[in-house]
Amino acid sequence: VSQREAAIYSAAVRLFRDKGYHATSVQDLADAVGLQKASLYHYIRGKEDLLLRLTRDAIAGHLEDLAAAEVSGGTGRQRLVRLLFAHVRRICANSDLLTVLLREAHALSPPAQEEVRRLSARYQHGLAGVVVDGVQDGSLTVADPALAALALLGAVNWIHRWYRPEGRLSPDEIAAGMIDLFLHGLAPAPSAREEEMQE
Amino acid sequence: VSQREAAIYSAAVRLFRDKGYHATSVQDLADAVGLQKASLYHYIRGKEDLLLRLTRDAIAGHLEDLAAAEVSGGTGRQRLVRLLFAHVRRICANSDLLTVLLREAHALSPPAQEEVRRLSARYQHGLAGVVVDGVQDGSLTVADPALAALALLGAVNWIHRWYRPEGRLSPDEIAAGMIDLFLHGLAPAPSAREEEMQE
Amino acid sequence: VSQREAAIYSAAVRLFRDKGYHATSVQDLADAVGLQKASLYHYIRGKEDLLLRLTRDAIAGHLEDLAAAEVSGGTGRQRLVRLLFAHVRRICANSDLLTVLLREAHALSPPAQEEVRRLSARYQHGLAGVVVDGVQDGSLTVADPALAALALLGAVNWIHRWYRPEGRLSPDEIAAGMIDLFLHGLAPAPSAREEEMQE
Amino acid sequence: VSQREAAIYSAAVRLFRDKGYHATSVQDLADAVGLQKASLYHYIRGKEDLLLRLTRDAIAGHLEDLAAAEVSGGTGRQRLVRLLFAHVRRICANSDLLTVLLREAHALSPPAQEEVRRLSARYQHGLAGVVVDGVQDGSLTVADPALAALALLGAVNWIHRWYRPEGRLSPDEIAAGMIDLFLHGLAPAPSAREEEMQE
DNA sequence: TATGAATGAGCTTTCATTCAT
DNA sequence: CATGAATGAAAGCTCATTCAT
Repeated sequence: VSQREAAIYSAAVRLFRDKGYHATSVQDLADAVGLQKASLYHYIRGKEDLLLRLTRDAIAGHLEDLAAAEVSGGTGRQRLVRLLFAHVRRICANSDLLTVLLREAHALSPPAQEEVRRLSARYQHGLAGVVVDGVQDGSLTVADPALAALALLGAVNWIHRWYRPEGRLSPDEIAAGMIDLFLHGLAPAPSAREEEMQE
Repeated sequence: VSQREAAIYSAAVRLFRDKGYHATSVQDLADAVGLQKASLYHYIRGKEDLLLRLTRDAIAGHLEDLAAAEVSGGTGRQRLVRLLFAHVRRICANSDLLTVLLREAHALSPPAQEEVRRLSARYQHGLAGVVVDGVQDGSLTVADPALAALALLGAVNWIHRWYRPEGRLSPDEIAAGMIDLFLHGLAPAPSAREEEMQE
Repeated sequence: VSQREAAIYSAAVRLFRDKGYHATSVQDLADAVGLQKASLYHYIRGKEDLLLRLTRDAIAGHLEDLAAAEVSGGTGRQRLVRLLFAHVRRICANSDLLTVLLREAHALSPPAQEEVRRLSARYQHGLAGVVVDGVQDGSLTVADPALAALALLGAVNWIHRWYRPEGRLSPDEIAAGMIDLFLHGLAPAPSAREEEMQE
Repeated sequence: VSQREAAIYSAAVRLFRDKGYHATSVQDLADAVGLQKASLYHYIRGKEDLLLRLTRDAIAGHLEDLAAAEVSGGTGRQRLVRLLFAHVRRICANSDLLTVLLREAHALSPPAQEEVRRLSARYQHGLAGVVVDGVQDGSLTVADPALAALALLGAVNWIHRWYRPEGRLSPDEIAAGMIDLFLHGLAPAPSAREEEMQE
C-alpha cells in the first residue's frame, strides 16, 4: 500500500465515521486527500470497494486476535480474558473503524454483506468456543455459552459508542472492569437465583 | 394517527431497517404504502422528519420502561431485573426499530442528533442510577456502576443484531439468561481476581 | 364580486408583488385568505386566470383615465397635464398592482400576453395622441411626439419602484414636479442646443 | 471566463428574458448550450447564482459609465448628457440584460436582493449628484434634483421595453431626442406655469 | 360552500463514474 | 499520474389542479 492509498483509507474511515458512508461523497474523499475526484480512481476501484476493504480489514484484525488467543496456553478462562483484552484494546485504538463496520456494512452489495457476515460469525463462534473450552476445563461456569458469547460481544462492541481517549478510563481499565463484571457478576456473594427471575 | 400514517411509519421502519435510511427513497416508501410520492407529503413533513419521529418513538418506549422501573418497589437489584426484562422484551418485539435507531440516527440533522443523544443519555443514566441504588441498598456489588451500566446496555442492545423470533430462545429466556450471567458471572464459585487480570 | 373574491384579489396583488407570481403558491394564497387550497377554486379558475384578471384591471383603470382626459376640454397641454396627474395618482394609490402588471405579465400565456400588450399599446398611443394634439394646437412643442410619450410613460411608470406613502413627496407633489420638469426642462432660459449634442 | 461559460451566460440572458427566470428550467439552459443538465454545474454554482452574476454584471456596466462621466470634465450639464448617452447606448446594446435585471432581481435571495438594491442606489445617487453639480455650476435649473434624477432614470430605463434594433430610431437618436426633451421641455418658449398646475 | 386526499408533472441539485488529454 | 469535462441516473421535494364527500 502506497502512502497515498493509506491516506485515502484513513480519510475514508474518518469521513464514513463522521458523516456516514452514503453521506460521504467521492468529492469529500478527494478533498480530504488533496486530489481531484477522477484521480482517486487510480487508487480505488470505487466507493463501495473502498468500504469493503475497510470492513474486511476491521474484521481481519479481530480474527488475528482470536487466532492468537486460541493458540495461547492456559485455561479457557485465561484465553477468554486475553481475547477480551485484545478486543477492547483494538476497539479503543480503532473505534472509528468499528463504527464504520457495524454501522455501514449494510450499505455493501449482498455478496459483500454475506462475506462480512461470514467473517463476523467466525469471530463470534470462536469466542463462544473459548467459553465452551472454559466450561469443559472447569475454569468457567455458564448455562448457555452461546448466549454468554453474544452478551460479551455486545458489551465490548458497544464500547465504540462511548469510548473517548481523553475519558476517565483507559482501554485497559475498561477491559479489566468489564472482565471483572463478567466473571463475578453484580450479585453479592451468595444469592438466591430464583427470586429475581420472577419479574 | 390515522391508519395511513401508521402504515407509513411501519413501512418506514421496515425499509430503513432493510435498506438503510439513505438507500430508501421516498419512492420506495410510496410504493410500500400504495401512494404516489407526492401524496406521502400529506402525512410526513419530509424524509428526515419521518426518521426523527421513528427515532423519538423508539427512545420514548424505553424511557417509559425506565420510568416504570424507577417507581416500582423493591431493591435496586429487583428494579434492575425488571428494567432489563422490559428492555429485552421491547427490543425483541421491535428489533427493526432499534436497528434504525442505532444505525441511522447519525443521518439526522445536528440538532435532531443532539436531541436523540440527550434522550439516550437520559436512559443510560437512569439505568446507571438503578445500579447505584442496588449498590447502596446492598442488593448489588459492583466496582464501577457507570461502566457496569454501559456493559449491560451494550449486551442487551446487541440483541437486535441476532434475535430472530423463530430462534432457539424466547425473549424472556434471553432476558433470564443474560440477567443470570450479569448477576452471577462466568467464574465458578470463589475466584482469585488477581490472576486473570494479568493478561 | 363577493367579499371573498375581493379578499382573494387583494391578497394576490400583495403576494404577487412581494414574492412574485411564480414564487407565490396557491397554498400561499389560500393561507392569506384563510381557506384551503381546494376551496380557492370555487372563486378562481386558476392561478393564471387570477393574474390575468389583475392585469386587465390594472390597465383598465389607466384606460379610464385616458378616456376621461381625452373627452376633457382645453388645450392638448391641459389634457396631458390632467392625464399625467391621474396616472401618477393611480400609480401611487395602487403601486403594487402596477408592479405586478409590469413585472409579471410575461408569465401569462401567449394569447393573454398579446391582450395585455394590445391594451397597453392603446394607452401609449392615446398618450401620444394627446401630445400630438398639443403640438397641433400650439400648446406643446416637441420634435418627436411618439418618443416624448415613451419618455413620459417611462418616467411616471418608474414611480412604482420608488414611491413610498410615507415618503418626502405626496403623489400630487410628485406629479407636479414631474410635469414641471417635462414642460420646461432642465436647461436655464435660452440654451445652445448644438453643443451638448456632441458627446 | 471560458467560452462555455460565456455561452451559458448569454443563453441565460436570452432565456431569462424570453421566458422569465422561474419559467426557465435548468434543462432549458442545458439544451440551449448543448450540454446535459448535470454538466452545467461545472460552470455554475446554481441557477440563482447565475442570475446573481448576470445582475451584478448588468449594474457594473452602468456603474462604469457613471464613474467615467463623473471624472469627465465640463459643466454638470455636459456630464449629464454624456452619462445619458452612455446609459441609452448600453441599454440598447444589452436590452435583454436590463430586462432581466429589472424584472427578475426580486427572484434573488434577500441578501442578494439587498446587494442589487445597494448597487442600484449608488447609480441613482450618482446620477442625482451630476444633476446637482449642474445646478450648482449654473448649467442646469431644476427645482428637485432627486426627483429629476428619478424621472430621467425611469424614462431611459423604460427604453428596454420598446427598443428594437430594427426600429425607426437608432440608439443615439433616442438618446439625443430624450436629452433634448429633458433639457428644453415640451412647453413652447414662454409659459405660465401656474395654470397647468391646477388640474 | 368547503375540504382532505390524491396525483402527474416537474423542479433543482447531487451523485459515482468514465474518458480523452 | 493527474485532471477537467461530461454524463445518465436518481434523489427529495413542490406544484397547480381535481374530485368525492
